[in-house]
Amino acid sequence: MSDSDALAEKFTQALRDSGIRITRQRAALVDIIAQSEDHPDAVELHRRAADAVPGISLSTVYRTLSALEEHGVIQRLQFEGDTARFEHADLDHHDHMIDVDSGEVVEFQSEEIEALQDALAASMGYEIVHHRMELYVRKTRGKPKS
Amino acid sequence: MSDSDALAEKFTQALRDSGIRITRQRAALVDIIAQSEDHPDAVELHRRAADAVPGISLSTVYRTLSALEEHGVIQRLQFEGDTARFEHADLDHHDHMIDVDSGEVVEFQSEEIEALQDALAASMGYEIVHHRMELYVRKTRGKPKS
DNA sequence: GTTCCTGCAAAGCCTTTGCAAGCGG
DNA sequence: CCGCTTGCAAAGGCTTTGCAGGAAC
Repeated sequence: MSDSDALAEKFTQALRDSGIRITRQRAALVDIIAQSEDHPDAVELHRRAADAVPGISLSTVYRTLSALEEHGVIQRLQFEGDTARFEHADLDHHDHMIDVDSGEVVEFQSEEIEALQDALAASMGYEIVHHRMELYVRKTRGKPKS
Repeated sequence: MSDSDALAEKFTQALRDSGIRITRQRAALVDIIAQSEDHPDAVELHRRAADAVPGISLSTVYRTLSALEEHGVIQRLQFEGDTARFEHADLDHHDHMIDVDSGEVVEFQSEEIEALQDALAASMGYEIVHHRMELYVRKTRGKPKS
């Protein structure tokens, strides 16, 4: 059993537990999302889902994505001038760097930054519900400082 | 001459210098944006502009906003599940906290965070072109740690 | 006078929704 | 079986665009 199978299983259980029906369409989408290592949009997910469930409609994809988001299975991403993209909600929070030349999306995390964000919000009388941080970047000419 | 007049003047000059025509519509929008302390969307700007230029069309507002953005006069903001909002591009960069209860938008800046972002990008072989950071927050129950 | 800009209306794009038939538990 | 889901088609909301008349320089 692969990691993504385990993940799909976990997601499915979470959905079942919250009382929503596991239809072929939803099962297929959960599988696809559990396997995805990229950040597909609704149309792309529809394309991928059509292999498992021929005839699946784009509306169903959208509706399922909303449901999955609501149940914490996926995260909706909204990069500049782009359609909504999705990624599964894995254990650890991360943010994104988008290569403005290639469109490539790289994930990163920084506990230091998160800590500063929390401190900053707290100093202004707020607590953070969630946040969004996107770095639009370009490859450096020279070699990366490794 | 108020600050916003000076700002409007500066913006207008920048536009003139880049060869675009200063029509009544554009002048009105530049003024309005220079005066704005909030983060209006296109419809709101249209509403405000209609006082100075009755009959101004929403298309013109959109077209002007695109032009202003292109010429660095304004910044386009895209908060979660909201239409595009705009603010004038003032001297210092800042980011936004959005109160999820009231919708209120608070600006903030943190050179510490920016420095960490730069360092992080650099360590991965990138340089930051621009970034976006939004903190979705809620007022703390107790008193803010001042 | 040119050329760019505007208003109008229509279209575009992504996403949501009403409805009747269909499937899941 | 009952009721949630689906597919289809249509609508929705925001934004962009084609076009012909009008304004800026």
